[in-house]
Amino acid sequence: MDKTYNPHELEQRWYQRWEESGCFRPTGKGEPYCILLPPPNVTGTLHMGHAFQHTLMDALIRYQRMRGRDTLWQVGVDHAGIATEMVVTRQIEAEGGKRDDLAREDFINRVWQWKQESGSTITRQMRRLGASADWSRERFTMDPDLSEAVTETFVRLHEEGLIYRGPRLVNWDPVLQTAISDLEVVNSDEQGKLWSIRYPRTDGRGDVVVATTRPETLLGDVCVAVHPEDARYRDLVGQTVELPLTGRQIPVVTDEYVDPEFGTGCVKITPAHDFNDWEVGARHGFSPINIFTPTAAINDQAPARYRGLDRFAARERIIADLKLEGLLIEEKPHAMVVPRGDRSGQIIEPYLTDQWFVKMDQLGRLGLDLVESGQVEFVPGNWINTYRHWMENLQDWCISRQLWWGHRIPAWYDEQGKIYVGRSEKELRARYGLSDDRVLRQDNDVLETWFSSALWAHSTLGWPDPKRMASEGFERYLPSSVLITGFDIIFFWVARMIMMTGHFTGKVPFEQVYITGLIRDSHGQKMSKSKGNVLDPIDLIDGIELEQLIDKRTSAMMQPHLAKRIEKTTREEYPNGIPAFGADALRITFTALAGHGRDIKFDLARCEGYRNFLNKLWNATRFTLMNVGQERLPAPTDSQLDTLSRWILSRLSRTITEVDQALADYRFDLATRALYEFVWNEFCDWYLELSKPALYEEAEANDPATALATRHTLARVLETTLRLLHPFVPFVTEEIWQRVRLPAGVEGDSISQMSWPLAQATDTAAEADAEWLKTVISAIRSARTELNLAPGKPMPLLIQGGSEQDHLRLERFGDLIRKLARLERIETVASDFDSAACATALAGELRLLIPLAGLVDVAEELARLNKQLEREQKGMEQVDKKLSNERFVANAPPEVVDKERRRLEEHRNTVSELRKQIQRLASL
RNA sequence: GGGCGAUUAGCUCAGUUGGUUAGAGCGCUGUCUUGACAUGGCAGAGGUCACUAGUUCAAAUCUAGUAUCGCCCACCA
Repeated sequence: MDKTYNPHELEQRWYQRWEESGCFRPTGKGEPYCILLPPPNVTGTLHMGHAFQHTLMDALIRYQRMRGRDTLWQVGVDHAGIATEMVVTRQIEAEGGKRDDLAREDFINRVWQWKQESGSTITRQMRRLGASADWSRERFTMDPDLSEAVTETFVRLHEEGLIYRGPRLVNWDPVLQTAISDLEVVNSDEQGKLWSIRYPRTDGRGDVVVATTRPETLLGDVCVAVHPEDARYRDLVGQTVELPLTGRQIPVVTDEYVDPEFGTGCVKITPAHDFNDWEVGARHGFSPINIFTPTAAINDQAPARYRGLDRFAARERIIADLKLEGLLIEEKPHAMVVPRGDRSGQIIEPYLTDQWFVKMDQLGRLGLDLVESGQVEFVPGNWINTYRHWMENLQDWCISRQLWWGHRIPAWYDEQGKIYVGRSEKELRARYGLSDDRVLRQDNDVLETWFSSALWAHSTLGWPDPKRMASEGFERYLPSSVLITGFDIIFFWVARMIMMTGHFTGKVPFEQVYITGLIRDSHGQKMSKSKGNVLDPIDLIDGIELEQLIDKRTSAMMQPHLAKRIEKTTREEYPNGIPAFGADALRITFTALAGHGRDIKFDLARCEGYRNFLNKLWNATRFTLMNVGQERLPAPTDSQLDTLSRWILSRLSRTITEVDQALADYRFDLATRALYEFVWNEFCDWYLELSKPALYEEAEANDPATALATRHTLARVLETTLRLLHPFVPFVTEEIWQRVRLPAGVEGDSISQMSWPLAQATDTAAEADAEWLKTVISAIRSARTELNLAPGKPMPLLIQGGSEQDHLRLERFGDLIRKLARLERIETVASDFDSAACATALAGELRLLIPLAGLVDVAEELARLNKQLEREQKGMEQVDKKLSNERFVANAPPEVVDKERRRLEEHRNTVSELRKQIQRLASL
């Protein structure tokens, strides 16, 4: 084995072998365990959030597979309507073409072609990370069978009256020219302006003043509203005012919606371009006046002077005209909320169009019930509040998009505009008796992407086709066990899956939802291209040179002027680029950081620390192999095991229990920590060191049984530990395990197919012995360092006092203490021995004396002892205070009081010992 | 405006139902190339647990309030 752990080569080697062996497929035996991958966008590349979530999913899948569960990790990719259409459109434009020059069918062919070439980036990257998914069952949301599920869903919902089409005000993206759902609108706080405009009264008795942030919409005003109780405007109600620039007269109405405190208390009402105004207009029976074209230019409803101007130009001209007519009273800065499309970043217009909607009242109630009743459980539990709040305030879901790429809506129109919905044109002609000479035209729109991903849980298991459902294991794998995802798609996806799977199958899609935090940079900033702080998980695995990293971060920027600053900070933060940590180090860093309910600041130093940990494991293996050889060792019986071996096996068992518990609670951080501490602080720091003396030649000659037991235990503990670590760091554990399995006496082809270790009974006697030994050795080492005694210099140790058990232990472990604390010899001295010329360390009642023989100055030793004394006294006082409180003694449980009493006793002893020694020393 | 969360060592975080002297990693200090590992060993320094009041024999932990910082949701022109 190499002296240093080198992830690159070994990681390349193992994935392919695993995948080819088919060991990631469900076995069909044992209790099913299933995880659904939230299908990433086909346009996507693996980002830190994916890598994090995939690591958690893979750790669970591998863990449960080892425990004998029948695991299915259902993976797949989403067709991502808008995102994909944008990518391919950009590609066409880069070639000098235009999307609109292509026929719909040709464009769709281009998309499929693009998918063929570039659509598998992310699944390739998942393999690099070690994701043990069943790729033979990988699905794409536009696959024929999933598309069939989509059509079936649409048709059935329509038949049930849960889907309808109608003219409604929707969120319209004038650049992409499609409707989007409420969820796809992000409200951004921006600095705008508020204009006050005068509307003259037609009766000539002055005018009213309205305030608006969108003066161009005035062209579509239908009335002015005031609050019914507003005394100022009582004489105005029922009158009309003149709408500037239009020559129209509009009435004044009263409506509760108006806040008399805001502005002048008069509101212009534009039902076609504002969601509130729509409601107000409807209450008062006004028809909305739409003034925009689909690209948000002024249409023919407006006076000729403004027609054809886009929304921003129209605003400027209207302001100018109002000024000219003396109707503009005031213009002032105004903080406002601007709706923008989450994909395009463009300002969204409320716009009146015909769209398809899913009714949400019934489905929403179902979705809420399934969670409230505990059939779906959120982890951490408080996410239920977020979910509940949203489910209780659901709006109907706008599912149609004016795009080409996606599932085309299964609705056809005849020449009269009558709508027919059906699974296909053929089915529908048969059903409605429409002869072939009747012309039917299919709806041009497609369904939004989330409509198909909402079906992911059951459509990937063959629904609605009974034959496929049987062969794919619909009954067996639904509901899935746990969904691991970020809070950002609780509404987009989690809620909709619960509703759809619940409605169509009567089952829940998953039993638990584990909501992860967001991966941020080491300063807590969200990672984003414009901030230039994005880390690519693949770069952490493979490493990247500084110049390449800068290039990556500053190329293809939306705002090129930021490039310079990004380059500067990148140079400062990564002067040597990023080293190759390997997939395993990245994975275990993620699991170590995965606490509950908190965002994660990703710090490269952590990743480096875990890379070092794997190096430690690697070298512990080298040590083990050097000492146990390559041959299968005979297993000692329990009675042949030495104390230290029993100790480390006991600690190992405790570690197994801890990891099991942590994973049951989704505490990946605690599981990782338990393993880290066991491997480093117990196995490497102590067991390996303590095993060395037993393996020395002369020791082996004296005590061959212990040497053999030690060898076997080394191999056994290491092999078991590798299995415990495997779900977290699959590659390196496989590599090492292949070398360790033989001496450990284990049969199997791959660690990924081995069973999960079971915790054995613990051995508290052995644990107590080992703790005693560690305390004694540490006390001697500490004294030696504090006295500046050369670590290599052999010195004698004198033992004074101590219990019978101390002396029994000294007898048993004397050699070990001598070797590990680098002592020349250990000698017991009588209780009246004058220890004045010695440094003292205490281990319980046992006094450990190091003869100074003029080596150290007395003042230094005095200072050291005084420091200890101070610490002890402080502790003693605290305990004493507690115990002298009558109410504590009376009220606290007896075992707690006893414990405190014992502590007090110990403190007293130590304090008196220290005092004595200080006195002796001072008298010198 | 409503909701959720955070505040513990220089930095990043643990701290399970209240009960040893509040822990770890990174960083820092000293020291050691001892036959697994310098991506290391050994030893150490470092904290009024944001603040205030309360409950309790006992509070980092429970309650109320205050402050600061995040995030989500919401129709104020």
